[in-house]
Amino acid sequence: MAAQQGPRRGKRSDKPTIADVAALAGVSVSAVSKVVNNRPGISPPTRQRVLDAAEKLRWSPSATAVALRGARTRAIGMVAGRAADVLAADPHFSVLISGIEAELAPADYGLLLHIVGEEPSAEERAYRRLAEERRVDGVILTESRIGDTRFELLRQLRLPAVLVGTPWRDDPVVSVRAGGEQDAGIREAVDHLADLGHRHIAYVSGPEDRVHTVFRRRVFEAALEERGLRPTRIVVSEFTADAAVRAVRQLLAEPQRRPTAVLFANDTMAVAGMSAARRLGFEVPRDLSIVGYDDLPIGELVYPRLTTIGQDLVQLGRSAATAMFALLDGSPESAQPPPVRPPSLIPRESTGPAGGVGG
Amino acid sequence: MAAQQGPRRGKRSDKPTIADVAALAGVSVSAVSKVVNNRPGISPPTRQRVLDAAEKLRWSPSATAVALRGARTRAIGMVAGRAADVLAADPHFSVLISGIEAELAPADYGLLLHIVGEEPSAEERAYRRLAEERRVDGVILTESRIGDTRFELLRQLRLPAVLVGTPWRDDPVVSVRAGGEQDAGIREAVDHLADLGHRHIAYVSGPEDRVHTVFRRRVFEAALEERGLRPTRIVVSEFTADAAVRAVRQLLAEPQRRPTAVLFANDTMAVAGMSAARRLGFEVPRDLSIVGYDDLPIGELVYPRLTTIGQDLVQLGRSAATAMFALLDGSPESAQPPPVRPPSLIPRESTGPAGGVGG
DNA sequence: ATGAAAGCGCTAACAA
DNA sequence: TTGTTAGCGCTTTCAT
Repeated sequence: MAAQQGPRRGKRSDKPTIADVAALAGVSVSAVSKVVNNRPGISPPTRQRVLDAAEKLRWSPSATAVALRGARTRAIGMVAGRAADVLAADPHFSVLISGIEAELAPADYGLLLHIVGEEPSAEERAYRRLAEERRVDGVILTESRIGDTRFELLRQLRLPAVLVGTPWRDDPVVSVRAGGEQDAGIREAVDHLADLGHRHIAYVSGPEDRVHTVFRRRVFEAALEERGLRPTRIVVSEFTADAAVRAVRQLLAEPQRRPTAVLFANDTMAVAGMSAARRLGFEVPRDLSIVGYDDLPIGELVYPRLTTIGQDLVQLGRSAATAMFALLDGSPESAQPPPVRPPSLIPRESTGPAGGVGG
Repeated sequence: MAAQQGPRRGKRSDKPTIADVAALAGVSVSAVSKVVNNRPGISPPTRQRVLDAAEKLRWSPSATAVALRGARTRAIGMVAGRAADVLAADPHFSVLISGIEAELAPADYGLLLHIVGEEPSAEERAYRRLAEERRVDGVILTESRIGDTRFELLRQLRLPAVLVGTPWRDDPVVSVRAGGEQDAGIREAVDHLADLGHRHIAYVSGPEDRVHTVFRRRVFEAALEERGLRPTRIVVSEFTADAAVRAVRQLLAEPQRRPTAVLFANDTMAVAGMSAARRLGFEVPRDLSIVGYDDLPIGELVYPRLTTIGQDLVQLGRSAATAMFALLDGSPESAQPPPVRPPSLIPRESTGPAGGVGG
């Protein structure tokens, strides 16, 4: 009742504010504030009246006002330093984001996405703005690079950061990654192939400026050597389908040193590689076995279904978000999250016994 | 100079504020504000001093403060009402987002993403919070539904909205869509198949609560009839790979009324359907021709490459962002953006002459 | 051309 | 237990 004379400037029916709620509930604004923030010192009846008033007015605290006041922004940032089309082609990001969102949404946090080009300067600018403009409480990063400068930048900017993946050297950053045997997946894949009789196994790696790229290649080499096999061909290229196609052409060109199995650095490349092989007249898995990495949905869509090394990207995303929350709560000790299930081989249809025409 | 006694509360080296810049430049805060907002009434020398000071302090206006003051949030919202994993499997969204970001980024706008579950209530809640908390200046929607309630909600919330796609009935909403012949793609596809001798063409549609789903099916039927063919089988299902597989099984089950070509409502289903057919022993395109819709990157990755109906999703995203800007600038007349190139057939390898074993 | 001051909606000291 | 009030960093009249 007793709506004050004219309801604030000009337009009526403007968004309600904390003052409106306070007025309707017949209490002070600080009482309302205490209620919505679960602060002590409010009697149950008062509390209820405030809640009712807020409900009736469909009011919830203005995120910007809260943020300005110094509290949380309730938003986490993510900067993708890749060309937009590359990103669209590789669902890796989407899956990760799904996981992150799964944690953010219930906490009523939003994900502020910035897709900037490949140039590092654009990336840096994006982080700077995120920090300077105080748009987010923290950022989640992926794909740490060798000699990564982002963490240093973020520390300067005092922007809490969580990395999905393995940090470079001892970059003092909170990171979430697969637990225990991070190399388990690749080892299993190599064992799987070796057990199937493959002796010529190739690995198509991605650009070696990434920490995980190098790590995976090394694990591959080590695993092969342990089985007494020599790493047959390592083709380093880019993370694109085209690169995968070129790599396969090259691998299959010379009959005498042709591999009977190929491991790819990710599923997109593996699928592209598989198609390329078939276009060249090789049957999969009869003439060539193919293994991917990531276990993206696409692997189950294609024919034959892609054998791949699965890492739980969704869970990785969730953990990253959880870690971020811990970090923001000022408990960096507990921020290092429990490890995620290690990557493991998911045998499907694209691998089979060695001994086709390519043998 | 003459930094005031202690530089504000506690910690020094806190983020600089407009006051710091003003002090360093030896002017008032309002002068600084005018400069950064390109307001008139500032002499060139003063202007320069302010710019220099801001530069030196690495200051840029706090987004939250600006937003609170009533100006722009510089963020656009997007709510995905789908299960996170579905979303990850269908890159449709990612591609669209690429396009949107391509426009937002240069304007220094961010994209605030919310992935909520399938339940409509969660979706509504997300929009409400976006509006009530004033987190974004507007939202971009996709996939208008028949009887869509979102636009009414958004109007209530006074949240500017732009739809990518065809609105339901005359939902008074700004929308971006393909120009001219929106049915061009499907007609071309039907012509293409008919010219190849196909007489039994099936269409695997998605859930018919979507506006575009129904539209596409109708165009398909009309196009077939114009060629004197009867729409052979319409299987309505969900937008998932599994559904596509089931549909294909069903279509290929009865030899006497088996189609020789199938059009799918999207590329993901088409790829899944193609695999299913091949698993059942049908060669593509020898025994069965397949056509997708969207022209997602996956279509070029698989073997055989997918013939599909391409719509420029990236451009659609860009246009949506552009339209949003116009809307926010208060020029709704100019908000309706120029139409995007109409969808058109992209013939690749998954279609061929009718007359395989299935004929 | 420039500056002082009043808020935007909220939280947290501090009073009562 | 409750209310008063001073800002958070910025924009914008309104004076000067």
